[in-house]
Amino acid sequence: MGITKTQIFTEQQNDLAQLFKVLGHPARVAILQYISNQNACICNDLVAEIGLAQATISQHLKELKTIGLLKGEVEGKSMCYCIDVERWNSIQNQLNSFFNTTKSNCC
Amino acid sequence: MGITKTQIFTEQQNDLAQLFKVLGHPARVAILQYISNQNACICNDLVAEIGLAQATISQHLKELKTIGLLKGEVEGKSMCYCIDVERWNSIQNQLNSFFNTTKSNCC
DNA sequence: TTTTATTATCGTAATATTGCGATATGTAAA
DNA sequence: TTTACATATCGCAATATTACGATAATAAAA
Repeated sequence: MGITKTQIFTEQQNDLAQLFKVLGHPARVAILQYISNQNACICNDLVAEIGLAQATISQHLKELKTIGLLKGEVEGKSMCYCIDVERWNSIQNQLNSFFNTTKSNCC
Repeated sequence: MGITKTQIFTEQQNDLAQLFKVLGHPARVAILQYISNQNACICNDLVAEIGLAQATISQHLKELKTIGLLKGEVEGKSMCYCIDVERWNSIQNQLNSFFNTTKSNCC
């Protein structure tokens, strides 16, 4: 085993978990924070800034792209990776909706 | 390799990623939602409700406990797992603070 | 066109996670 | 104390993730 049984959960649960999962790595948190501080980004900067190999950074960037958090544009020789602010806000709303709905006054 | 290099990130980044990570599994999302709907909980109910083995549910509950989201009390023969609302709110604030801080007006 | 610089992808090793059966532990009832 | 039930832990197999070197792909500059 070892495979997550996605088929027994709702699409909403799988989606939400996927968002959390992508954000659940310190390198990806750091990447988002760094891009945010720069108001723009080139991958090579990240390699210098964060202490991971270029291939690794590229892999993390790819995962952030899969949930639409980052969009990349070619800018000359390099890439300009940016936060998709609309998607960012939409994800924040989705998480808050989960937090607000799932709250109990318990035993 | 394969080990996350936590030592190259800040404590804040590691903490935040850890929270996201624990929430990043559909079973744990489902558990939280179910407990919330019941306003109380007994693990055995979860085994019936969610389609995972008792050992697996127990493991997921343990992870939710490690970040303080759940607290469990012995109740007769069984356990009463509940959401720690204070911790819940504190985590929600932490995540929102990340989302609000890390936002850019990009290229 | 060749060179140089930047990012993406491939392949692989190390480690982590998921899931479960078996079994241990704890608790209440008989 | 024995029995029955609920939950936790152990050990393992399957799969996923993380990280990186090597190399491919892309694009500007020489």
